[in-house]
Amino acid sequence: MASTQTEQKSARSRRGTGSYDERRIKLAESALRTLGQLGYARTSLRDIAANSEFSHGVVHYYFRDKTELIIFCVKHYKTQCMHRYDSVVSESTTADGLLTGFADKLVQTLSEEPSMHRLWYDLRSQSMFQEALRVDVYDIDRGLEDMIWRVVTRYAELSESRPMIESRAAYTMFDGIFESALRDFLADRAGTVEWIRAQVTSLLPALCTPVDSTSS
Amino acid sequence: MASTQTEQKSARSRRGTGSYDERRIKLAESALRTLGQLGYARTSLRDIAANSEFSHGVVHYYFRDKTELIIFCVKHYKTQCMHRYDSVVSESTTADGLLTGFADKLVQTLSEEPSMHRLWYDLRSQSMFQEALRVDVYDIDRGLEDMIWRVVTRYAELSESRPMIESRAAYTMFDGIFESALRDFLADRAGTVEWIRAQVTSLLPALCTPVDSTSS
DNA sequence: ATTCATTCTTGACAAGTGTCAAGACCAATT
DNA sequence: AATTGGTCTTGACACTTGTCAAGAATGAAT
Repeated sequence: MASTQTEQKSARSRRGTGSYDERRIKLAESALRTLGQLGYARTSLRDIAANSEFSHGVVHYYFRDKTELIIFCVKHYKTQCMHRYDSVVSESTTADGLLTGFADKLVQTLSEEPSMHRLWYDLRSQSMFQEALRVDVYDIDRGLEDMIWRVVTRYAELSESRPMIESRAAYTMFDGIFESALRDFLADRAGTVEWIRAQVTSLLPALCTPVDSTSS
Repeated sequence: MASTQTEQKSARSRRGTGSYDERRIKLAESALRTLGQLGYARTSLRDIAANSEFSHGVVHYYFRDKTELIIFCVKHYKTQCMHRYDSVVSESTTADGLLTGFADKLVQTLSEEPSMHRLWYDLRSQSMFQEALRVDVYDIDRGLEDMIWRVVTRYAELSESRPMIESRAAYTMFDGIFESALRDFLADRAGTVEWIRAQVTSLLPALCTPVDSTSS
């Protein structure tokens, strides 16, 4: 039933602009903005609709229920966010360049989209209570871990060293720093940007140990 | 008005057992159990009352509103949890003893009270949206940071070394590892305990660098 | 035994929730 | 012009929520 629906509806677009899938995404992005401001628990379908161009009933036309909408939003966010550092990784030619580029991007991310990130942490916490969220949260978390690992391995490469720790541990460290800095940033505490920059700048080199050039 | 109330009511205890303050705590502990199972957002005052020996109306006798109850619960939890590692710190006589003692306690904490910890992370995430929670969450976070710092400095002392990083950074790292392990533990993923033990066992020594014995 | 303040229960209220059915709207097809 | 079927709005539903008022229950003080 769902597949038939999708096929038929995506064939034509009557109202507004764009196809069925495009409007699904439009609704999801509108929902993401609202979720980022109010948080997962305090956002109702009517809040979402009020901040969009639709009425509150339309949600059940595009999504089965609230949970499906949320999960769709999260997955959509994932695809946007997962490769944020790829350009930094590919364009850096020196270890120091990568280091400052990474730190800059982290700071930019922190200060430009804090609401999206607090929503992510909100959902990740909720996944500890709601089993329905666990799989998707886990997938995103692993995606972010891979993203960080690409940075770490590339830095090791450029600095002719080897990562001292495994992917998972490296991610939890940067993630912990970022989450802590995000709370400070949202609470308007001073020195947040300087702190996270200093932390990242010292952590990344510390995670890599020079390779023994005499061997092999 | 609140002070008068407290004075008078704590003077005598009619119903049940214990004073006014003791029953406040009893209600709060009951609330903590329920909150730990359902999460902050999905727990209603009726849920809390249902899992206690009281009726749902009694909450407004002991607390002004829901937020005051939550904050009281959190602070109560804080006092319980804040000095969990003190005995490990004071009783350890060698660096390795402290290391394994710390790791054991972390594992024990993780596996014995996972619900309390997911509640804490839940509230900390909520504090990014609700300003009313920020101060208390911040205080607890600093208390936990101090707790970790006591472990780190003591380890440095016993291993005749110096911490390489500052208190805040050390805390975010251990906290990140713990939170990640907690999600794995709650999702019944295998190897969680071994992972966190390995991480902690390697991280704590890595945070300390041998002191230069020739100087001073 | 009566009084009395404290403690607790009950029932109700208004507001807000997710969900859904009924139908209006509208563009393309006939 | 009439029909068709995807799109969207409206209004309602059953339910839950925090809050509070009214009063019952309780045990100490008189």
